Amino acid sequence: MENEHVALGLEDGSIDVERMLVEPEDEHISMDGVDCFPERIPKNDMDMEDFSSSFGGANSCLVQEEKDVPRGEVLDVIPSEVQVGYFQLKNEFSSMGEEYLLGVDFVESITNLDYGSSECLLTSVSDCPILRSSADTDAPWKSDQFRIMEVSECQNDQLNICSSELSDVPRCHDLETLDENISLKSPALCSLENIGNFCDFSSCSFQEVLSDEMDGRLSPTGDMYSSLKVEKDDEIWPAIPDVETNRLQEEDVSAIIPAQARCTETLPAQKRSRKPTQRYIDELADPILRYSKRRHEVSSSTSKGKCLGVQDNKKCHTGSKAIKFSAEETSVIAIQVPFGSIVQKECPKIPECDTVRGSDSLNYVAKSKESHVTPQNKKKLDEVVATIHVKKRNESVMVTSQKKRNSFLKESPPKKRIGSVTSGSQKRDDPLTALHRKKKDDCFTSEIQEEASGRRKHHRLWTISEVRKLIDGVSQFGVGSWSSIKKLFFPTSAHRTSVDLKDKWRNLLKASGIHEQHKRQGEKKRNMAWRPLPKPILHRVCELAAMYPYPKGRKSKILHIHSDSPDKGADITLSNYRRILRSINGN
DNA sequence: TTTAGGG
DNA sequence: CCCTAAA
Repeated sequence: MENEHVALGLEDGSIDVERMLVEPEDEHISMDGVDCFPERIPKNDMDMEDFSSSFGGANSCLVQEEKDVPRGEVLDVIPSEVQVGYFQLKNEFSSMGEEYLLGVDFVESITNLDYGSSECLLTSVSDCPILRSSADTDAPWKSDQFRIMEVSECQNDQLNICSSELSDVPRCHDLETLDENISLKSPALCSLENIGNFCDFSSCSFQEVLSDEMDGRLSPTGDMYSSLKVEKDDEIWPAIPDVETNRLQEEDVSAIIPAQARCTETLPAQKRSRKPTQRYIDELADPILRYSKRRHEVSSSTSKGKCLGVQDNKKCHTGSKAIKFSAEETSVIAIQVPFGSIVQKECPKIPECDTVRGSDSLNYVAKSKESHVTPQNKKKLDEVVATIHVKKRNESVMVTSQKKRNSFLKESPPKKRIGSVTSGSQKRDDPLTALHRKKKDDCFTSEIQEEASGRRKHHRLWTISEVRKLIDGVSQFGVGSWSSIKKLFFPTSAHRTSVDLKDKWRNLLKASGIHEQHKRQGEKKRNMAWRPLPKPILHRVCELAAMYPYPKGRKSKILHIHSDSPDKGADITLSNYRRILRSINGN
């Protein structure tokens, strides 16, 4: 179990890196990684295969193809490829070593934090005899890695030279260059980097690292209670690759210290390339880690402690949200799809995850197109995720249900009303529009601005002018032709869809008391009391309602008007009567 | 895609 | 205002 997780994390990390190197232009690296994630066999030697293939300049396809190749064959293949492409791959080697080790780093951090097998992993990673002595008991894959590394080392001394040459300043330069390239070519990596807010590695001394490792060994069960430790672990992992690289030369504890020292030199590049991945891996493989990290973030940012309850959830959520927004919103676009999906995947287990995920998802959503979240989705999400009670629509966006997240991942849900309405309303501007605009158009600009923000449509009070326009539209087109009314009378209102018109008309009918009229006159008037609608409008509604019985039987006869008019005959003004006639004639 | 209707 | 079924 432990090894499986380890292998998964390692595998995924190495795959991403590998693909990135081979296909720098591919911006969907992480996505691919996630997609193939279940299909991949969590085999430990696969990492070496990837490494070897990349090392030899092989195509990334080899990762898939060589999946089942026996380890021995792989080992045989490695040296030849290495020798063939040695001169060309000098830089690649350093980079690949670097990137390849990222997977190891992931393993290290993950296991160290979660599964208590950190000793083994650390040993494999840092190759520290002291640590390894306590960890050699298990983790067969680890030994495999060692074997492979040794083979490559023995069969190609040039590698040692290369690594040693690169280990210092030149190497640092190479790494930085590589990092630059990666950053430029694959935004995904950048996003990964920026997603996680990591501590400054430069502030981490080797002593701290060692002490941390010791701590990890002392508490093998993984310290999920100490968020501080998590931070420290983050600091540790950048140093690993150097150790690994240098391990080729000497397997001695003394070698580690210089390696660590050099680590500080290569710090900038390493920090950039790794931190994101760390976060990514954390999200991917370790709910617990995220949990602890989150707690740390929340506590540190809000200084408010823990949020256990649902209601508290919201508070903390907002608190962390504010912080994270400022911190992360400036960052590069994240690898949105995998990140979101991964995050959500883990949530059911840990209630507090929701808080965490909420803030993250918020950023995620904010950065991504708004179209990703449709009203329908939002609502469903609210329903499905019972643990989170977020009333505000905007916030509910952040919560993605488990049901939906898969589809959320693959497709950008169709935007329904907002999009169509926006396009439809903004394009037309006919005489009628001008006429009505001249009439009394209020808060149009503000409305449009709000719409442009892409925020969810909130409840928007109907203004009197809007109601009048609606009535005019109904009088002209009759009841039911909401789309026509919308086009002609609300062309500039991005909100107020045809459905809205229909709903409003329905409400107007209720307000006008058309149906209650024959029931009880007193009730109608009582309702009228709290209705802000002007009397004339209500009258017009009544008239139109009489003219066009609500949904069905539209265009009822004039006879009805006359029959109904006696009831309120006194209220019908001449203009109204003319208007009614006009509408009738129009139809 | 629009409309009717329930929530 | 949202959602969905039906046309």
